[in-house]
Amino acid sequence: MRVSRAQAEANRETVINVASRLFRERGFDGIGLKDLMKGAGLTQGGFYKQFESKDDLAALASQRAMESATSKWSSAAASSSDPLQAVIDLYLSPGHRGETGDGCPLVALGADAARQSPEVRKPFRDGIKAHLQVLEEMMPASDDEDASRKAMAALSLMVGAVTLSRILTGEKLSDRLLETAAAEVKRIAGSEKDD
Amino acid sequence: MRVSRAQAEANRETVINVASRLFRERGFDGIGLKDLMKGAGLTQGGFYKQFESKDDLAALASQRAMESATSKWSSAAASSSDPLQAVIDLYLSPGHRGETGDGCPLVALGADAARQSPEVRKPFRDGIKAHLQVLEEMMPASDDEDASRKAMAALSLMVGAVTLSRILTGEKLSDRLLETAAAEVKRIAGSEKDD
DNA sequence: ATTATCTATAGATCTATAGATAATGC
DNA sequence: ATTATCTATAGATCTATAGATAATGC
Repeated sequence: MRVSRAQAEANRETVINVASRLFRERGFDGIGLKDLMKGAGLTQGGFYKQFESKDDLAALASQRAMESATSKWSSAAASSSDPLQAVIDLYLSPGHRGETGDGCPLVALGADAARQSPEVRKPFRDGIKAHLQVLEEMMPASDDEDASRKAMAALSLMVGAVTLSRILTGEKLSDRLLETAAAEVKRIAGSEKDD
Repeated sequence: MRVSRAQAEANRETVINVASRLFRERGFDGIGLKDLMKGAGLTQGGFYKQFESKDDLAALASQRAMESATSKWSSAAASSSDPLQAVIDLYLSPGHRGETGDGCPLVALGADAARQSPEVRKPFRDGIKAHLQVLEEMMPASDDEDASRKAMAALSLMVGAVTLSRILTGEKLSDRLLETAAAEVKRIAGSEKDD
């Protein structure tokens, strides 16, 4: 029954990865510890030797999900001559709308996150800041304040558009929201400062 | 124990109103039937004579919440000489960020809504369309297509900004997101068509 | 000897149902 | 007689804990 320390550590990582997917698919309250552990090929009883509580796992899984999301943006941007367009293509797409479990946690768990403990909210807060930094770097801007403004507007628009788009999945309006948001993010990027 | 039909109907309405608040505050999975009924001054046992299931109540409560939100926008717009500014002041404010239970259901339950049954999603879908119509009517635009585009961008931006702002409650960035979104919605309203 | 994971279970809570109660409404 | 609400409960599920098991690691 006992496994090596390396295997135990690998199991812990698997549980966090599985949780990061299943929480996004079903919400923090939508999946129990039994099914989370089962998803990692383990039983429920071992849970508390690896994690302090369900809340502890929620925090770790949220951190993993946010870091994965940030690095997706970074690598999409790094491998394109038009970084902003690459992020737009990735994020404001029917593909992203459909992949709840592997998509942006701010969309999959945005409303839930606001109701969670400080421990769970922290990775979301850090993740928002990381996303803003990535966006700032790809925004043509006259100064830091201008880049910051554009990044905040673009992130809000993108998160809101995919959230609404996901509620409307299957309707024509769902696609139109994504397309409109894509055009509007580009407009924001190119906009002049006016304050 | 039995009450008059009028009282029974009033009780039913109270349960729906209480649910529309408590679901927004805690999520659909975050509150049980016992506490929902208790919030209306009743016991759990009477629930199934009034509603088919928890999902049924979730659909009715979501509809009530969305209709209340739409009518708030309409009346704010109607009582101001600058309707768009009135809606912005109402929506992109620290007050709205703080009142989860009485605020916009798209923010309080946006991520949850996407995971619900078709019956629960319907009022959200209808509510999104109603919000877009209210916005379209207050957008200065060259034609219907232009007004539609502006409304979609503005709604996505507003929902996203308050969602992120709520996760960041207590931080300076939380206020800045709201302020930036307010400025950007006005920019969108005044933007020229370019397609 | 230590420990990662297992089976088993406690105690709370969840949705839903059954039948009792007491007031309404014909 | 009908029925709105009540108490009580079934059966499932939830988080968390206890102690057994068997393989690792000293």
